[in-house]
Amino acid sequence: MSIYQRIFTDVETKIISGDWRPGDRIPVEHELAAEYRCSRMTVSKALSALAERGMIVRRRKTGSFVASPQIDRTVMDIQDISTEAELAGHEHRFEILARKVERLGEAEAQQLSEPADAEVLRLQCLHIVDGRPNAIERRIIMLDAVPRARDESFASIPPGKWLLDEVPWSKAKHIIRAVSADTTTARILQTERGEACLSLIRQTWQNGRTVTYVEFTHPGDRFQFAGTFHPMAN
Amino acid sequence: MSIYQRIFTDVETKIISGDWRPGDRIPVEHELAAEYRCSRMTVSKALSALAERGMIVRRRKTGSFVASPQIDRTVMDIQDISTEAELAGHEHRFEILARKVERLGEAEAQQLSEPADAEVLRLQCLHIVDGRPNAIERRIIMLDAVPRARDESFASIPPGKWLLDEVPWSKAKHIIRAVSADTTTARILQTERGEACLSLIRQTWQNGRTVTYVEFTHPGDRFQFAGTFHPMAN
DNA sequence: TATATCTATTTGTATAGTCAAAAGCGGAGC
DNA sequence: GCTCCGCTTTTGACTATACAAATAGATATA
Repeated sequence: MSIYQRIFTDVETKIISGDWRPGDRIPVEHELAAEYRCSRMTVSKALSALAERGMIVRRRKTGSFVASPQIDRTVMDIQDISTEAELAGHEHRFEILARKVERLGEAEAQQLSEPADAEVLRLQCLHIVDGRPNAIERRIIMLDAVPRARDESFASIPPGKWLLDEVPWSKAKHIIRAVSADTTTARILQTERGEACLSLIRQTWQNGRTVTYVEFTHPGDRFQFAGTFHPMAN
Repeated sequence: MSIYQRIFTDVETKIISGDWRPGDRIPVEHELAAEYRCSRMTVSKALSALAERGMIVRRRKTGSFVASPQIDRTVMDIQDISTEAELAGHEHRFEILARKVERLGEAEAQQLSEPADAEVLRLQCLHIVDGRPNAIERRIIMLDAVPRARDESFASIPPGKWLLDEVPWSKAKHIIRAVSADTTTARILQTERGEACLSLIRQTWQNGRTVTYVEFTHPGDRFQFAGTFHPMAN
């Protein structure tokens, strides 16, 4: 493994593991060069690559800092709903419909590849944009990965946003599907039973452990994902 | 603009414009270094960045080549269906349901931001995976951007694949929605009227001109988009 | 013929430096 | 107080060079 790659992955690991948090200053180039016994060019290459990936921000004279989690880097990088809603200039609020601490069932445990007796916080939450139901959020938070969730009521901060603060960087897997609204879903979303809904499932890991598993169900007539792509990205 | 950036964008432009096509060999580093009157390091940096973006492939001794259009770089980078199907080991075939040359209507022209009288090839196509209908493809190909489409029957090659050969690199905008199947759609997809369907709309440009606009409608119970993300990507 | 070896080419990584641009900081002068 | 000037730190871009690794193609050998 090259020095450049070692620096890259070391810094990346520190950020993803939460060791270095958004806003933290990371050592300046000559310090890392001394630490890794290499030239400044090599460090510079690693940090520039991290900057290009959006993990750090670099500023002359002041240094390099861990970036805030990326918003909207790709379409799939769908952020917490309230952030999205605010960005677009809409009024967003949410209601906690259910909140309980329990242990994972056998079927779910298998689905998440987590032990069956793992303690989790199960949340159900309704998001309302401009006065209309916009999404049901069904979420599982692994309490051994995020113990502080046990004492959080989520009365004033949506779970997605709260988790973004707690666990800013992570690895995620997404699935997008179209599903028909069942009776309960239709009632909550104030739509028809059988209405086409867009379902986004996201499982998030940190250090190989599941942090959270969430399914957003959006009424098909009120929501879509969109994005522009370009080979060059950015 | 730095030399590094100039090389990067110059090469990128040549690829996206179709000047250099997939498989083409691009000048070796010392040639570009001579052309741009810079050191090989600078060229190397630019080409490495392009390689990281997946636009070129670099091999020692043999040189650097324009890559094949990226498959599966992000979830949104959903490729031509037959390619996807083959990759997953499924049997794929397709039928052309309709094919006609006409001029864009007022409403559509506005939607595509193209002149209302533009000549287009309108296609409707059914994709069948493992014997079951998997998607309806409704496509518009701009004939002034891709004149050769006029003489192509698409009997043996699906339009998406054909376009990928014609116009390998492009800029694209995607929209994902959930929609209910209307009567026609349901009949073609052999599903129920009202069934939740996943709709993927993609508009593709090259050199600022629309190349194609396509909507894929998948039965919700037979299709999903999935992908893993990671701050580092790759 | 088949296989092993050599050679030339091209990319990959790294060094040790230079100069420049950005920007925070402190002090001089008003 | 405020503004301007210069100093310093840090990143950014670049050079010229070196050597290593991969490998296609030619050559030599069994």
